[in-house]
Amino acid sequence: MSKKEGENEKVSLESENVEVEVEGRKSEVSVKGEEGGGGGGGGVVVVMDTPERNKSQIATPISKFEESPFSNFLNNLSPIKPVKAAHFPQTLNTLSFGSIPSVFTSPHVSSARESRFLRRHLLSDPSKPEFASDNSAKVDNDEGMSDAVNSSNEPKESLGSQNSVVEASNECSKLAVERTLNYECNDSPSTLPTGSFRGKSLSEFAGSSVTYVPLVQGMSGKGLLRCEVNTEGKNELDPNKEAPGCDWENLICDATDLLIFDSPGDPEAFTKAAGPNLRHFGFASNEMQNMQAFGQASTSECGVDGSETEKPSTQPADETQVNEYAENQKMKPDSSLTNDGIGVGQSERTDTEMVSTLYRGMRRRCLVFEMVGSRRKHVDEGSGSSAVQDTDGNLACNEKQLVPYKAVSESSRCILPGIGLHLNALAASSKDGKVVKHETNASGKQLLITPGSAVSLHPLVAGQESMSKSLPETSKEIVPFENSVPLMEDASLAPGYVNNEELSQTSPKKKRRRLEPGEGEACKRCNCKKSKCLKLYCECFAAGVYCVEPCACQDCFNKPIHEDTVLATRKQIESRNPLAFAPKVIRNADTISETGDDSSKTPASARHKRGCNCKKSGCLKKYCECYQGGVGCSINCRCEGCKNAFGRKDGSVFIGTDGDAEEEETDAYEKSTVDRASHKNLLHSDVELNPDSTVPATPLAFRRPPMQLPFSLKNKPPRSSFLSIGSSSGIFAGQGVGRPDFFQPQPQPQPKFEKPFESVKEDEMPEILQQGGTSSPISGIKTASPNRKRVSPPHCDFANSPSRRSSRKLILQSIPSFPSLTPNP
DNA sequence: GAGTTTGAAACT
DNA sequence: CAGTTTCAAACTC
Repeated sequence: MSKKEGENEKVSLESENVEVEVEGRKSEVSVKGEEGGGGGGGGVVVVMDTPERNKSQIATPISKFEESPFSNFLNNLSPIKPVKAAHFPQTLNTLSFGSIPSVFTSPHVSSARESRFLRRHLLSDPSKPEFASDNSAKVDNDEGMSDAVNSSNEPKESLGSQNSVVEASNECSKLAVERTLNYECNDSPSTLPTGSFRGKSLSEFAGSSVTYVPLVQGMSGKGLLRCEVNTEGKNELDPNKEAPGCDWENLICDATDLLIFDSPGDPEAFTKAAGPNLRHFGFASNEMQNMQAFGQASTSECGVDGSETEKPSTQPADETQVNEYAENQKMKPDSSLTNDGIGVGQSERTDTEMVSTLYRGMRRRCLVFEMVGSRRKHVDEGSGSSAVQDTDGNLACNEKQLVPYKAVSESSRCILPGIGLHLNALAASSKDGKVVKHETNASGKQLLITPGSAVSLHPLVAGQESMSKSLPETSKEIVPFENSVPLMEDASLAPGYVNNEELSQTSPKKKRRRLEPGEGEACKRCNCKKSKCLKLYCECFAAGVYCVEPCACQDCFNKPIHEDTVLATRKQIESRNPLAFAPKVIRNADTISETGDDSSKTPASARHKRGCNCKKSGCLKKYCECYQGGVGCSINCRCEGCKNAFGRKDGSVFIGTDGDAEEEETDAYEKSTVDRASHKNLLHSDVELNPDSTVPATPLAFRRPPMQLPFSLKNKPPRSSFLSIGSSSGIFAGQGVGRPDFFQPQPQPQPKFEKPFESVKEDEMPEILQQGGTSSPISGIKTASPNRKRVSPPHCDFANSPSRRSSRKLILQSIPSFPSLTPNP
């Protein structure tokens, strides 16, 4: 487009638009399949259009958000209120946001808050990342600005810049909008900027020299844009802004939150300020609702800000770069669309840009994703930079810059996104600043390293990261994790979305190998051809894991690069069926654990949440989800001729654990029995672990606490499915997840994972179910809709839902996050 | 590896 | 809510 030619701002705007569009495409693709329709047009107008488009698209999601109890919850949480909304509405809101914006009066504050919410939502509720992104984006920008101010030098200026960005000139607003959009798409607007800033700052600080800047800019075109915006915006905006002071504070706070979530970005700042805290944040963010983390997060934000503040200096250069960046961005989308390997064709710039863009998207939501993505990019692209970075962590000059930035951003991202628990860990690692050195690794490694603070998390993170990092470099960090295989597994499980890719890619072999041994399933890969891996048809997607190399999928969008899309799609699906990503099988153990009584009851058998619908398979083949999950059929099942070895619908529940198996126990059953023993052990261990893990997990779960874990276990535990410990499932996840690996590896027969668990032993289905109802969210679900496939519990708020609490102690732990959230504000 | 079967997921 | 279509895994050859 005219991006380059236009003014820097314009250019930046356009570039942003482009990105946005791209993102929009992504999101659209995932969600609606629509496309942003290139932002083409030149100038601001075009930008405006794009935002609108986004709005329309986003709007619905937002509305959903608002509608969703969860969103309400979030809104309630945020202390700040739409004071400023009015402004935004005019500029941004009208354009970008339909419902939500309106809610938030004050652009800054609102944005900030929104961003929080959004992010949180994103984390927690992948659904509607777009909204969040818009708002968040704004916020992020603001935050980024504010942050920069706070942390570093020129709070005022930064503030002004922020304000300027938001309110300021149309351009600014547009930019903000775009940014937001971008963010939405990317999720980590702030991160990007931060990344860019970081790069700058880092380069500067490090003395890496200005030269890096360009690269950095290239890396984070947005960041550049932001810088520009900031500079300009500052002048204009400051005055314009409504109440910078008040807002600022709010914003700052928000920003901090945002930052945390969005862009942990500066490793340095982060590490400095939040360092450990960040981790928490990350978790919190991940959890979505862990407001607790927020407090800490604020600190991190400062750090971030500092990084951002630095940016301005570099801005000038950035502009030129920006233009390139815009171009690159354009390219990016395509590349991103094409998927991982995409970037390759382009020059380093593109790669870097790609990465930056990707990071943006990824950062906020899932650090892990970002990490992975970056790594992937690097690797995939094979571009010198990437390759170099990956291998050594050392980068070519350019690469270095990028890498560090990226790494930082990534690390930060990871943290923020919280979504990917891994990220959290990463964040911690970021503290070290090591991140800078190791891009991909750094993030991952660092995270791993951080152990201390995020210990609980570590496991989860570690797992993924370790995998990803497994890189030689990280060896130190990784090693430990690896050593603690279980942990890793857990880690993998934890995140709502695990980076299969990372694992597989980065150190795919290690984990996978481990996993694989257990099962092919564990690391399953999908073969999707038409679903783009954005539907539940896709096992990876259903498991909340990114598709990895092994996947034979086509047109896969279930990759970190398309994080936004993935999240958006997830949200949509969740909106339809809150339990869509929840574990399909409810474990007895879980229930049991909860009730406490249960323990005695124990092992109730696990049951399939919705029950199967088999007609021809007799529930004796993997076609049957119950059978596949190693659980007996239950009342919920509508199967015909049920012969489920694990328990018949009839009531023959197969009770039994061990021998029970009753009749049909097919080979699988036997296997399962064997597994059971192992599972039991595992379970127990898990249980123990869980508590600890749970905390971390929660964050992971953030999205859906629901539980993917369990599920993931089944389906893809191997991959590392996230354990999502999250929330309620956390426990499950913990158990299942952690174990999953074990299980998975185990004999095939076992149904994906659960069976082994003990469900078999304990299958006492009915009881279990009952208990389960109490215990696990799922149970609740079951109760809700016994037979129906989709039972949607009241809401997505699994975490909030009492069921969780009831479900498991662990869950409770995870839950806290939510509570905290409320209070936070 | 290709083709068929199966049932969940998605759509109407 | 029910019926149909789509989809990808599971299974078979």
